[in-house]
Amino acid sequence: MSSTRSQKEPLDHEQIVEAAVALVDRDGLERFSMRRLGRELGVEAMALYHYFPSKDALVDAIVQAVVAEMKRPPSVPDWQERLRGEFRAYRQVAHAHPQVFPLLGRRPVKNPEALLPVERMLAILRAAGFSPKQSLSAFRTLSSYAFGYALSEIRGFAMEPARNGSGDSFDVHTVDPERFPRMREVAPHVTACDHDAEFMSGIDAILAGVLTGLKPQQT
Amino acid sequence: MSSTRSQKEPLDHEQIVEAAVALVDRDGLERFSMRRLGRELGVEAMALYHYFPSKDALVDAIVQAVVAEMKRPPSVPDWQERLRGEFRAYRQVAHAHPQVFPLLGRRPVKNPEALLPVERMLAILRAAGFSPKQSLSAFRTLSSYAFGYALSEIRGFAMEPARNGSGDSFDVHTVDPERFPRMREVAPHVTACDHDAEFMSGIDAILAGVLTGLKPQQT
DNA sequence: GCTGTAGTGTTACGGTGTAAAGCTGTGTCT
DNA sequence: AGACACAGCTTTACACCGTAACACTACAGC
Repeated sequence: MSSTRSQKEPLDHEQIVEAAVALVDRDGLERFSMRRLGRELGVEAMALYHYFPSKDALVDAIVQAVVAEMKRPPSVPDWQERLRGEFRAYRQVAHAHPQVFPLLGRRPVKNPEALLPVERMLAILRAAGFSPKQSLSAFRTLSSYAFGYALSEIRGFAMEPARNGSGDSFDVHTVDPERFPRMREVAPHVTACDHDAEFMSGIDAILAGVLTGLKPQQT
Repeated sequence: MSSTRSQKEPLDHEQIVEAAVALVDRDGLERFSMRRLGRELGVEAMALYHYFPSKDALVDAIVQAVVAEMKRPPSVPDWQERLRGEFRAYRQVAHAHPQVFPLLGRRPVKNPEALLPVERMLAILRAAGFSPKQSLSAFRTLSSYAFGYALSEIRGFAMEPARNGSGDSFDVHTVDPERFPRMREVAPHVTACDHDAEFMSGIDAILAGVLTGLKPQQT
């Protein structure tokens, strides 16, 4: 676990970020602190300030590292399938690092490297016949959805039972049927839900909707 | 500002939460602490523990209060317009309390009151002819989008200039056009964007897409 | 009067980020 | 060889944090 670092080998940025990601993945963001990370690396907290000017900068680096993990999906001929691949990869990042992913909602991405997937998605949409303006709009709609869906999975969707076993929590199955008849009605489908499939058909639906909203277009 | 509370009138939950929301709205969640909230109320931090068992509970109450602010939109005849109204109201919450809203991504909603909008949306979809399962799926798709869009607005969309004037930030207009040709192409549309309109047409597109994915249906 | 309790204050503990300064070894320059 | 610089890390210190434990005050009901 907490490795007292082998003597005399100095740290470096990559090593620190790697350990930081692992620590956040393991213990959560709330428990992440400079002193704990230092302990993990066999070093005092202040040593880290030799490599990062502040905790904030280090957290930014964590986010960058996780975003950079997003795989480049294989380049299949069908553009819609290529787009699906991008969003599949995006959602996989959320699953790989559920403790880090919500930070994307608070840290604007400043590293151009992290925007390569954006460039790819725009290119796919442009090649499919969308205008620049339409591409941007479609991209924002799709990525808002993907971001929101992935976050909701991590936190738990509305009406889903809390994953941490806290007893005081809400349960669709026991809610007052007089006041919430529709929620009771959908309750069985809440728990039995294939999120993989639902996510992708959401992408498909949005794509279909965006396409019908356009001037007639060759696809 | 920081009112030394008029003597002898005890606090109560509502008063504390109100001040807490105001404080977070003003200074941000990071700067929110029990001691600061106490100061704001003319009281020592520990006094607050008479009303809330922990800071966590208080933050939960903040979230509940903000969610409860979501207005019930007017009940127009057209169901699609009614649904639009709900999501308009949802997004307005994000704009009213941008510092609180991101917490929705971390705190599962446990209060049934806060799920009234969910019940309403499900009812609208059911009345429009969706099956329970379809309603749930459509609801999740739409609300993931709305959540993600609102969050992205708060944080700043990809490629948008950072709102805090930090100089080290990324700018689409100066990015390498060799590596990011598509981003350069859409750059003018990034800054000139009516988010109100884009958000609503996203809702419309998703709704259209969801409808085409269904069996032929009377609407 | 006495007692209890609701509301608040005080003190204290272990944690946090980080500024400032000190130490220690490995160079490089003269 | 000696002087110096600097990288890498530790030590110390400060102000702040959440909150447990306890002390106080004022009013309620008897």
